[in-house]
Amino acid sequence: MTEGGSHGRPMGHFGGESLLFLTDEQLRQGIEAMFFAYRGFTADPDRILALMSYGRAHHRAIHFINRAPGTTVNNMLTILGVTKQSLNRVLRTLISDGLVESRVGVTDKRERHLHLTEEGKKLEAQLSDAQRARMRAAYKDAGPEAVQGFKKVLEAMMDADMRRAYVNLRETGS
Amino acid sequence: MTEGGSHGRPMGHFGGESLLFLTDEQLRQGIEAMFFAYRGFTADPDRILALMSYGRAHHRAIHFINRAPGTTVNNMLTILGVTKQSLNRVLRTLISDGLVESRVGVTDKRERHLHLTEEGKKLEAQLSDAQRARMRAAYKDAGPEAVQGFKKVLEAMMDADMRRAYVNLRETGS
DNA sequence: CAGTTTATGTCAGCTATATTGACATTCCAA
DNA sequence: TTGGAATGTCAATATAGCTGACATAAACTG
Repeated sequence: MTEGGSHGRPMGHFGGESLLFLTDEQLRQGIEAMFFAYRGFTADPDRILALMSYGRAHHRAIHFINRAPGTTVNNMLTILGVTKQSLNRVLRTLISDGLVESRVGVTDKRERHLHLTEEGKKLEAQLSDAQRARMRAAYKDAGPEAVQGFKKVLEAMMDADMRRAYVNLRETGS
Repeated sequence: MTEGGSHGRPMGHFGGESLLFLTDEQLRQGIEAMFFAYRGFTADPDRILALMSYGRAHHRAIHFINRAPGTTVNNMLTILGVTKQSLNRVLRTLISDGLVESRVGVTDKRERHLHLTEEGKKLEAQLSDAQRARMRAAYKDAGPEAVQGFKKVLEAMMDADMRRAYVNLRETGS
């Protein structure tokens, strides 16, 4: 199977500090860790969303609208990496349910600027409280140094344009 | 919005070692990192799978059958967390495409033991090579200490039963 | 042996999320 | 002013999940 469980042999020293554990087995563990952890990561919001027959797509939209109020549909498409048709269906339900408000652009009337309504903010808080609680617990369990490593690896794992979006959000909130 | 970008205030000292960065802003960054990184994580296999009109469900099945050859359908259901109807649809196509073999159990004839065929192993290798390459690059970028932290946080983020499945796979390969 | 439980598979129907294609509106620049 | 680019919407379709109901066969239990 290309691997076989363990080549067994660490890939050598660099600097002096520590080994690089790059056996196929180590890498596979990382892959499985991502898989199982992502399930946990989405589990709590999923439960809340199911109650109101929304899905993850709604959560993602709500999250990023909250994160960057006034963002345009096009912006969202870049960040979420879906087609505008997909996003539109989600936005339509959120708007008609009164969670999101779409304002026609002032300088450019083609654009729609998205905002959460009060009710939308309420749901956002509920969802992100749940997700933050798990993240907080995991951070606490793992310890502060682990958190630095966690973010470092995740950031290195992103596609270049997603990393740009991520860093940009982190810095400017848009 | 419950948060607001930054409460600004770290949540205090514990022990003496280091601070716990548990502002809502720090937690939100972790959440977004998971989101963007997971996209990268699945991007390469997704491209390969699309060529043969398979999806992630097929990838997951192939991964875990390779990981634990001879596993039963029930085992897979537990690990993958889907319904048997969902899994069955995937297995049916993989079997009829000649990538997976289903053998009736010896001691318990109700069970079906799943194995990859040679062709199945070939696809598995192709998929996991792509995924491992990204993981390897991310590990190398982030450095060995970061990798430890990465795994630690991910493990802490899993649901208890998924953590059991993860550790079990790691130790026994079943 | 009879009845129950377990493991698996299948059919039907529903939902969420994604896709492509067609189209409408608005803006901007030649 | 006209044509192309940007933005957003609507329609139809596909995939992959889900629940529920049911069938089969084997294993277990009394």
